[in-house]
Amino acid sequence: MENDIGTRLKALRSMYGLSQREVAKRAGVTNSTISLIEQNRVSPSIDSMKKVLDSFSISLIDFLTMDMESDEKIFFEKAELIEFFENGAHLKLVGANRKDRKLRFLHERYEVGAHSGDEMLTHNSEEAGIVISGELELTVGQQVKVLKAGDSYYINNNTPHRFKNVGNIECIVVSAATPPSF
Amino acid sequence: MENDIGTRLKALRSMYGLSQREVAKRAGVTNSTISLIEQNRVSPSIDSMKKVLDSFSISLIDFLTMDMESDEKIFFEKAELIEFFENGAHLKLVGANRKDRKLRFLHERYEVGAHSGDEMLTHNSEEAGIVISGELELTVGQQVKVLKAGDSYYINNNTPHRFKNVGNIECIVVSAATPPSF
DNA sequence: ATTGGCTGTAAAATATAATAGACACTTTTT
DNA sequence: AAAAAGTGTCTATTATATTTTACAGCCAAT
Repeated sequence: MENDIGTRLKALRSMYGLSQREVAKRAGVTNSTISLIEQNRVSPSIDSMKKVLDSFSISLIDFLTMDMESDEKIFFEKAELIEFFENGAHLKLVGANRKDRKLRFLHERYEVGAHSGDEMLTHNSEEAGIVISGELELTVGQQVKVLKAGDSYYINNNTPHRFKNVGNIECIVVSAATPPSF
Repeated sequence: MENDIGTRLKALRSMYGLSQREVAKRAGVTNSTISLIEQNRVSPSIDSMKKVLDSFSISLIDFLTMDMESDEKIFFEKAELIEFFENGAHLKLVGANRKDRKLRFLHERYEVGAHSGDEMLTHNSEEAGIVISGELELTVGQQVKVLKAGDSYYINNNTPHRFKNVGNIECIVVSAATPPSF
Protein backbone atom coordinates (compact mmCIF):
# COMPACT_ATOMS: atom_id res chain seq x y z
CA MET A 1 0.00 0.00 0.00
CA GLU A 2 1.53 3.21 -1.18
CA ASN A 3 -0.31 5.90 0.71
CA ASP A 4 1.11 9.04 2.15
CA ILE A 5 2.61 9.58 5.55
CA GLY A 6 -0.38 11.42 6.92
CA THR A 7 -2.90 8.82 5.91
CA ARG A 8 -0.67 6.11 7.30
CA LEU A 9 -0.29 7.80 10.62
CA LYS A 10 -3.99 8.41 10.97
CA ALA A 11 -4.69 4.76 10.20
CA LEU A 12 -2.07 3.62 12.69
CA ARG A 13 -3.46 5.84 15.42
CA SER A 14 -6.93 4.60 14.68
CA MET A 15 -5.75 1.00 14.98
CA TYR A 16 -4.65 1.77 18.51
CA GLY A 17 -7.74 3.80 19.30
CA LEU A 18 -5.72 6.77 20.51
CA SER A 19 -6.46 10.47 20.20
CA GLN A 20 -4.01 12.88 18.64
CA ARG A 21 -3.43 14.37 22.07
CA GLU A 22 -2.61 11.01 23.59
CA VAL A 23 -0.17 10.15 20.84
CA ALA A 24 1.40 13.59 21.08
CA LYS A 25 1.79 13.24 24.82
CA ARG A 26 3.48 9.89 24.49
CA ALA A 27 5.70 11.04 21.64
CA GLY A 28 6.75 14.27 23.28
CA VAL A 29 5.43 16.49 20.50
CA THR A 30 2.40 18.73 20.33
CA ASN A 31 -0.98 17.50 19.24
CA SER A 32 -0.89 20.19 16.56
CA THR A 33 2.10 18.40 15.07
CA ILE A 34 0.15 15.19 14.89
CA SER A 35 -2.73 17.02 13.27
CA LEU A 36 -0.51 18.74 10.72
CA ILE A 37 1.23 15.49 9.79
CA GLU A 38 -2.04 13.60 9.42
CA GLN A 39 -3.39 16.31 7.14
CA ASN A 40 -0.14 16.21 5.13
CA ARG A 41 0.19 19.93 5.82
CA VAL A 42 3.84 19.37 6.76
CA SER A 43 6.42 16.79 5.86
CA PRO A 44 7.88 15.83 9.22
CA SER A 45 11.58 15.57 9.76
CA ILE A 46 12.84 12.05 10.13
CA ASP A 47 13.64 12.67 13.78
CA SER A 48 10.14 13.91 14.53
CA MET A 49 8.60 11.03 12.70
CA LYS A 50 10.66 8.59 14.71
CA LYS A 51 9.56 10.20 17.96
CA VAL A 52 5.95 9.78 16.96
CA LEU A 53 6.43 6.18 15.93
CA ASP A 54 8.31 5.42 19.14
CA SER A 55 5.06 6.11 20.95
CA PHE A 56 3.69 3.08 19.11
CA SER A 57 6.95 1.17 19.57
CA ILE A 58 7.36 0.69 15.84
CA SER A 59 10.21 1.58 13.53
CA LEU A 60 10.05 3.83 10.51
CA ILE A 61 10.64 0.79 8.34
CA ASP A 62 7.73 -1.08 9.86
CA PHE A 63 5.57 1.99 9.54
CA LEU A 64 6.35 2.29 5.85
CA THR A 65 5.81 -1.36 5.10
CA MET A 66 2.96 -2.49 7.31
CA ASP A 67 -0.44 -3.24 5.87
CA MET A 68 -2.71 -0.65 7.36
CA GLU A 69 -5.92 -2.44 6.82
CA SER A 70 -6.92 -5.92 6.07
CA ASP A 71 -9.56 -6.30 3.44
CA GLU A 72 -10.70 -9.57 4.93
CA LYS A 73 -14.36 -9.39 5.63
CA ILE A 74 -15.23 -10.16 9.23
CA PHE A 75 -19.02 -9.94 9.39
CA PHE A 76 -21.47 -11.64 7.08
CA GLU A 77 -25.20 -11.08 7.10
CA LYS A 78 -27.38 -14.14 6.69
CA ALA A 79 -28.32 -13.23 3.15
CA GLU A 80 -24.67 -12.78 2.20
CA LEU A 81 -23.66 -16.42 2.55
CA ILE A 82 -24.29 -18.06 -0.73
CA GLU A 83 -26.02 -21.42 -0.37
CA PHE A 84 -24.87 -24.41 -2.33
CA PHE A 85 -25.93 -28.04 -2.32
CA GLU A 86 -23.60 -30.86 -1.51
CA ASN A 87 -23.87 -34.30 0.08
CA GLY A 88 -27.61 -33.98 0.59
CA ALA A 89 -27.33 -30.72 2.49
CA HIS A 90 -27.75 -27.04 1.75
CA LEU A 91 -24.44 -25.50 2.80
CA LYS A 92 -23.25 -21.99 3.50
CA LEU A 93 -19.51 -21.46 3.89
CA VAL A 94 -18.40 -18.70 6.22
CA GLY A 95 -15.39 -16.68 5.06
CA ALA A 96 -15.45 -18.08 1.55
CA ASN A 97 -13.56 -15.02 0.29
CA ARG A 98 -10.70 -15.38 2.74
CA LYS A 99 -7.26 -16.22 1.42
CA ASP A 100 -5.35 -19.05 3.10
CA ARG A 101 -8.21 -20.16 5.25
CA LYS A 102 -7.38 -22.71 7.86
CA LEU A 103 -11.00 -23.51 8.59
CA ARG A 104 -13.97 -24.75 6.68
CA PHE A 105 -16.90 -23.37 8.64
CA LEU A 106 -20.31 -24.44 7.46
CA HIS A 107 -23.95 -23.79 8.16
CA GLU A 108 -25.71 -26.97 7.07
CA ARG A 109 -29.40 -27.43 6.42
CA TYR A 110 -30.91 -30.88 5.94
CA GLU A 111 -34.48 -31.16 4.79
CA VAL A 112 -36.67 -33.88 6.27
CA GLY A 113 -35.29 -37.25 5.17
CA ALA A 114 -32.28 -35.73 3.46
CA HIS A 115 -29.00 -37.60 3.75
CA SER A 116 -25.45 -37.52 2.51
CA GLY A 117 -25.88 -40.68 0.55
CA ASP A 118 -25.19 -44.40 0.90
CA GLU A 119 -21.48 -43.85 0.42
CA MET A 120 -19.50 -42.93 3.48
CA LEU A 121 -17.70 -39.61 3.37
CA THR A 122 -14.06 -39.30 4.26
CA HIS A 123 -11.90 -36.18 4.44
CA ASN A 124 -8.29 -35.63 5.29
CA SER A 125 -9.34 -33.31 8.06
CA GLU A 126 -10.83 -33.23 11.53
CA GLU A 127 -14.38 -32.10 11.80
CA ALA A 128 -16.64 -31.01 14.63
CA GLY A 129 -20.25 -29.95 14.62
CA ILE A 130 -23.34 -29.27 16.66
CA VAL A 131 -27.01 -29.75 15.96
CA ILE A 132 -28.89 -26.49 16.24
CA SER A 133 -32.37 -27.81 15.57
CA GLY A 134 -33.99 -31.01 14.43
CA GLU A 135 -32.57 -34.52 14.63
CA LEU A 136 -29.57 -35.80 12.81
CA GLU A 137 -28.53 -39.42 12.56
CA LEU A 138 -24.78 -39.51 12.35
CA THR A 139 -22.89 -42.64 11.38
CA VAL A 140 -19.22 -42.58 12.23
CA GLY A 141 -17.49 -45.79 11.30
CA GLN A 142 -19.66 -48.51 12.96
CA GLN A 143 -21.29 -46.16 15.45
CA VAL A 144 -24.69 -44.66 14.88
CA LYS A 145 -26.20 -41.90 16.96
CA VAL A 146 -29.19 -39.67 16.69
CA LEU A 147 -28.23 -36.16 17.71
CA LYS A 148 -30.79 -33.63 18.87
CA ALA A 149 -30.53 -29.89 19.28
CA GLY A 150 -27.49 -29.20 21.43
CA ASP A 151 -25.82 -32.54 20.70
CA SER A 152 -22.48 -32.37 18.96
CA TYR A 153 -19.76 -34.50 17.35
CA TYR A 154 -16.04 -34.59 16.63
CA ILE A 155 -14.74 -36.75 13.82
CA ASN A 156 -11.09 -37.60 13.34
CA ASN A 157 -9.01 -37.49 10.18
CA ASN A 158 -10.13 -39.89 7.45
CA THR A 159 -12.93 -41.46 9.48
CA PRO A 160 -15.84 -42.61 7.28
CA HIS A 161 -19.08 -40.87 8.19
CA ARG A 162 -22.49 -39.93 6.85
CA PHE A 163 -25.50 -37.83 7.87
CA LYS A 164 -29.25 -38.21 7.72
CA ASN A 165 -32.13 -36.08 8.93
CA VAL A 166 -34.35 -38.57 10.79
CA GLY A 167 -36.63 -35.97 12.34
CA ASN A 168 -39.90 -34.51 11.12
CA ILE A 169 -38.58 -30.98 10.72
CA GLU A 170 -35.60 -29.67 8.84
CA CYS A 171 -32.31 -30.07 10.68
CA ILE A 172 -29.70 -27.35 11.13
CA VAL A 173 -26.07 -28.16 11.91
CA VAL A 174 -23.06 -25.93 12.25
CA SER A 175 -19.74 -27.62 11.55
CA ALA A 176 -16.09 -26.85 11.20
CA ALA A 177 -13.13 -28.73 9.77
CA THR A 178 -9.41 -28.22 9.43
CA PRO A 179 -7.59 -28.25 7.12
CA PRO A 180 -10.30 -27.08 4.75
CA SER A 181 -11.19 -29.34 1.87
CA PHE A 182 -12.88 -26.40 0.19
CA MET B 1 23.30 -2.00 10.46
CA GLU B 2 21.81 0.70 12.58
CA ASN B 3 23.67 3.81 11.62
CA ASP B 4 22.33 7.28 11.28
CA ILE B 5 20.86 8.91 8.25
CA GLY B 6 23.88 11.05 7.51
CA THR B 7 26.35 8.21 7.62
CA ARG B 8 24.07 6.13 5.44
CA LEU B 9 23.71 8.83 2.85
CA LYS B 10 27.42 9.44 2.70
CA ALA B 11 28.05 5.71 2.24
CA LEU B 12 25.41 5.49 -0.46
CA ARG B 13 26.86 8.45 -2.34
CA SER B 14 30.30 6.98 -2.07
CA MET B 15 29.05 3.71 -3.49
CA TYR B 16 27.96 5.60 -6.58
CA GLY B 17 31.10 7.70 -6.69
CA LEU B 18 29.15 10.95 -6.87
CA SER B 19 29.95 14.34 -5.40
CA GLN B 20 27.55 16.15 -3.13
CA ARG B 21 26.98 18.69 -5.89
CA GLU B 22 26.11 16.01 -8.43
CA VAL B 23 23.65 14.34 -6.07
CA ALA B 24 22.14 17.71 -5.19
CA LYS B 25 21.73 18.57 -8.85
CA ARG B 26 20.00 15.30 -9.60
CA ALA B 27 17.80 15.51 -6.50
CA GLY B 28 16.77 19.09 -7.00
CA VAL B 29 18.15 20.28 -3.67
CA THR B 30 21.23 22.27 -2.81
CA ASN B 31 24.60 20.73 -2.18
CA SER B 32 24.54 22.42 1.22
CA THR B 33 21.53 20.32 2.08
CA ILE B 34 23.42 17.18 1.21
CA SER B 35 26.35 18.32 3.29
CA LEU B 36 24.18 19.18 6.29
CA ILE B 37 22.38 15.86 6.12
CA GLU B 38 25.58 13.88 5.83
CA GLN B 39 26.98 15.69 8.87
CA ASN B 40 23.74 15.00 10.75
CA ARG B 41 23.49 18.76 11.32
CA VAL B 42 19.82 18.60 10.27
CA SER B 43 17.18 15.94 10.28
CA PRO B 44 15.71 16.13 6.82
CA SER B 45 12.01 16.16 6.22
CA ILE B 46 10.70 12.95 4.77
CA ASP B 47 9.90 14.73 1.50
CA SER B 48 13.43 16.06 1.16
CA MET B 49 14.91 12.70 1.98
CA LYS B 50 12.79 11.07 -0.69
CA LYS B 51 13.94 13.61 -3.26
CA VAL B 52 17.53 12.84 -2.46
CA LEU B 53 16.97 9.10 -2.65
CA ASP B 54 15.05 9.46 -5.89
CA SER B 55 18.31 10.63 -7.42
CA PHE B 56 19.64 7.16 -6.68
CA SER B 57 16.33 5.55 -7.68
CA ILE B 58 15.93 3.90 -4.31
CA SER B 59 13.08 4.07 -1.82
CA LEU B 60 13.29 5.23 1.78
CA ILE B 61 12.64 1.66 2.86
CA ASP B 62 15.51 0.33 0.80
CA PHE B 63 17.73 3.10 2.06
CA LEU B 64 16.98 2.21 5.68
CA THR B 65 17.44 -1.49 5.21
CA MET B 66 20.23 -1.92 2.71
CA ASP B 67 23.63 -3.17 3.76
CA MET B 68 25.94 -0.25 3.15
CA GLU B 69 29.15 -2.17 2.91
CA SER B 70 30.13 -5.68 2.27
CA ASP B 71 32.93 -6.96 4.37
CA GLU B 72 34.00 -9.34 1.65
CA LYS B 73 37.53 -8.61 0.80
CA ILE B 74 38.14 -8.05 -2.90
CA PHE B 75 41.88 -7.39 -3.20
CA PHE B 76 44.65 -9.53 -1.74
CA GLU B 77 48.32 -8.63 -1.82
CA LYS B 78 50.74 -11.45 -2.55
CA ALA B 79 51.86 -11.65 1.05
CA GLU B 80 48.28 -11.85 2.28
CA LEU B 81 47.47 -15.26 0.82
CA ILE B 82 48.43 -17.80 3.36
CA GLU B 83 50.32 -20.72 1.86
CA PHE B 84 49.55 -24.23 2.81
CA PHE B 85 50.88 -27.59 1.58
CA GLU B 86 48.70 -30.20 0.04
CA ASN B 87 49.13 -32.94 -2.58
CA GLY B 88 52.78 -32.11 -3.12
CA ALA B 89 52.08 -28.47 -3.88
CA HIS B 90 52.31 -25.18 -2.02
CA LEU B 91 48.82 -23.70 -2.40
CA LYS B 92 47.34 -20.28 -1.89
CA LEU B 93 43.58 -19.99 -1.90
CA VAL B 94 42.11 -16.72 -3.16
CA GLY B 95 39.08 -15.48 -1.24
CA ALA B 96 39.50 -17.94 1.62
CA ASN B 97 37.50 -15.64 3.90
CA ARG B 98 34.50 -15.42 1.61
CA LYS B 99 31.24 -16.96 2.76
CA ASP B 100 29.39 -19.22 0.33
CA ARG B 101 32.16 -19.35 -2.18
CA LYS B 102 31.30 -21.01 -5.45
CA LEU B 103 34.89 -21.19 -6.59
CA ARG B 104 38.10 -22.68 -5.34
CA PHE B 105 40.77 -20.50 -6.90
CA LEU B 106 44.33 -21.61 -6.28
CA HIS B 107 47.84 -20.42 -6.88
CA GLU B 108 49.89 -23.63 -6.94
CA ARG B 109 53.65 -23.91 -6.64
CA TYR B 110 55.43 -27.19 -7.35
CA GLU B 111 59.06 -27.49 -6.48
CA VAL B 112 61.35 -29.37 -8.86
CA GLY B 113 60.31 -33.02 -8.84
CA ALA B 114 57.33 -32.41 -6.60
CA HIS B 115 54.20 -34.37 -7.31
CA SER B 116 50.73 -35.00 -5.98
CA GLY B 117 51.52 -38.56 -5.11
CA ASP B 118 51.06 -42.03 -6.57
CA GLU B 119 47.39 -42.01 -5.80
CA MET B 120 45.15 -40.39 -8.34
CA LEU B 121 43.15 -37.46 -7.11
CA THR B 122 39.42 -37.22 -7.69
CA HIS B 123 37.06 -34.40 -6.78
CA ASN B 124 33.37 -33.96 -7.24
CA SER B 125 34.01 -30.81 -9.19
CA GLU B 126 35.21 -29.51 -12.51
CA GLU B 127 38.63 -28.01 -12.57
CA ALA B 128 40.58 -25.86 -14.99
CA GLY B 129 44.11 -24.53 -14.82
CA ILE B 130 46.98 -22.94 -16.66
CA VAL B 131 50.73 -23.27 -16.30
CA ILE B 132 52.35 -19.95 -15.61
CA SER B 133 55.95 -21.10 -15.56
CA GLY B 134 57.87 -24.31 -15.55
CA GLU B 135 56.69 -27.72 -16.79
CA LEU B 136 53.94 -29.78 -15.34
CA GLU B 137 53.20 -33.35 -16.22
CA LEU B 138 49.48 -33.87 -15.87
CA THR B 139 47.92 -37.30 -15.88
CA VAL B 140 44.22 -37.35 -16.52
CA GLY B 141 42.81 -40.83 -16.59
CA GLN B 142 45.07 -42.67 -19.06
CA GLN B 143 46.31 -39.53 -20.77
CA VAL B 144 49.62 -37.96 -19.90
CA LYS B 145 50.75 -34.55 -21.06
CA VAL B 146 53.59 -32.24 -20.23
CA LEU B 147 52.29 -28.70 -20.02
CA LYS B 148 54.56 -25.68 -20.44
CA ALA B 149 54.00 -22.03 -19.64
CA GLY B 150 50.78 -20.96 -21.30
CA ASP B 151 49.41 -24.51 -21.59
CA SER B 152 46.20 -25.24 -19.78
CA TYR B 153 43.80 -28.02 -18.80
CA TYR B 154 40.12 -28.70 -17.99
CA ILE B 155 39.20 -31.74 -15.96
CA ASN B 156 35.68 -33.07 -15.63
CA ASN B 157 33.85 -34.13 -12.49
CA ASN B 158 35.34 -37.14 -10.71
CA THR B 159 38.09 -37.74 -13.26
CA PRO B 160 41.22 -39.24 -11.69
CA HIS B 161 44.25 -37.00 -12.14
CA ARG B 162 47.65 -36.20 -10.71
CA PHE B 163 50.40 -33.64 -11.13
CA LYS B 164 54.16 -33.66 -11.28
CA ASN B 165 56.76 -31.01 -11.88
CA VAL B 166 59.05 -32.59 -14.52
CA GLY B 167 61.03 -29.48 -15.27
CA ASN B 168 64.26 -28.14 -13.78
CA ILE B 169 62.71 -25.06 -12.23
CA GLU B 170 59.78 -24.68 -9.93
CA CYS B 171 56.42 -24.78 -11.65
CA ILE B 172 53.58 -22.30 -11.09
CA VAL B 173 49.98 -23.15 -11.92
CA VAL B 174 46.80 -21.20 -11.40
CA SER B 175 43.69 -23.34 -11.15
CA ALA B 176 40.02 -23.04 -10.39
CA ALA B 177 37.33 -25.55 -9.53
CA THR B 178 33.61 -25.52 -8.85
CA PRO B 179 31.96 -26.46 -6.59
CA PRO B 180 34.76 -25.86 -4.12
CA SER B 181 36.03 -28.82 -2.15
CA PHE B 182 37.63 -26.40 0.31
C1' DA C 1 54.73 29.12 -11.13
C1' DT C 2 49.47 30.60 -11.94
C1' DT C 3 44.81 29.59 -13.29
C1' DG C 4 40.72 26.95 -13.43
C1' DG C 5 37.79 23.45 -11.75
C1' DC C 6 36.13 20.51 -8.20
C1' DT C 7 35.12 19.38 -3.39
C1' DG C 8 32.82 19.88 1.13
C1' DT C 9 31.81 23.23 4.82
C1' DA C 10 30.22 27.53 7.02
C1' DA C 11 27.35 31.73 7.82
C1' DA C 12 23.42 34.52 6.80
C1' DA C 13 18.90 34.61 4.67
C1' DT C 14 14.70 32.32 3.53
C1' DA C 15 11.30 28.70 3.80
C1' DT C 16 9.00 25.30 6.31
C1' DA C 17 8.28 22.35 10.35
C1' DA C 18 6.84 22.40 15.15
C1' DT C 19 4.91 24.82 19.02
C1' DA C 20 1.62 27.39 21.98
C1' DG C 21 -2.73 28.87 22.56
C1' DA C 22 -7.42 29.52 21.02
C1' DC C 23 -11.54 27.85 18.84
C1' DA C 24 -15.72 25.06 17.67
C1' DC C 25 -17.78 20.90 18.10
C1' DT C 26 -18.88 16.40 20.39
C1' DT C 27 -19.25 13.40 24.23
C1' DT C 28 -19.44 12.45 29.05
C1' DT C 29 -20.40 13.66 33.72
C1' DT C 30 -22.95 15.97 37.21
C1' DA D 1 -30.48 20.58 31.86
C1' DA D 2 -25.56 22.66 32.46
C1' DA D 3 -20.76 21.88 33.14
C1' DA D 4 -16.71 19.44 32.25
C1' DA D 5 -13.90 16.81 29.41
C1' DG D 6 -12.39 15.33 25.05
C1' DT D 7 -11.56 15.97 20.02
C1' DG D 8 -9.29 17.87 15.85
C1' DT D 9 -8.29 22.22 13.43
C1' DC D 10 -6.62 26.87 13.03
C1' DT D 11 -3.47 31.00 13.69
C1' DA D 12 0.54 33.40 15.18
C1' DT D 13 5.07 32.53 16.93
C1' DT D 14 9.26 29.98 17.47
C1' DA D 15 12.51 26.54 16.03
C1' DT D 16 14.71 24.12 12.53
C1' DA D 17 15.42 22.73 7.71
C1' DT D 18 16.86 24.45 3.26
C1' DT D 19 18.85 27.82 0.33
C1' DT D 20 22.19 31.31 -1.17
C1' DT D 21 26.62 32.89 -1.13
C1' DA D 22 31.27 32.68 0.16
C1' DC D 23 35.34 30.25 1.65
C1' DA D 24 39.42 27.12 1.90
C1' DG D 25 41.65 23.27 0.24
C1' DC D 26 42.96 20.05 -3.36
C1' DC D 27 44.01 18.60 -8.01
C1' DA D 28 44.73 19.17 -12.97
C1' DA D 29 45.96 21.97 -16.86
C1' DT D 30 48.71 25.62 -18.80
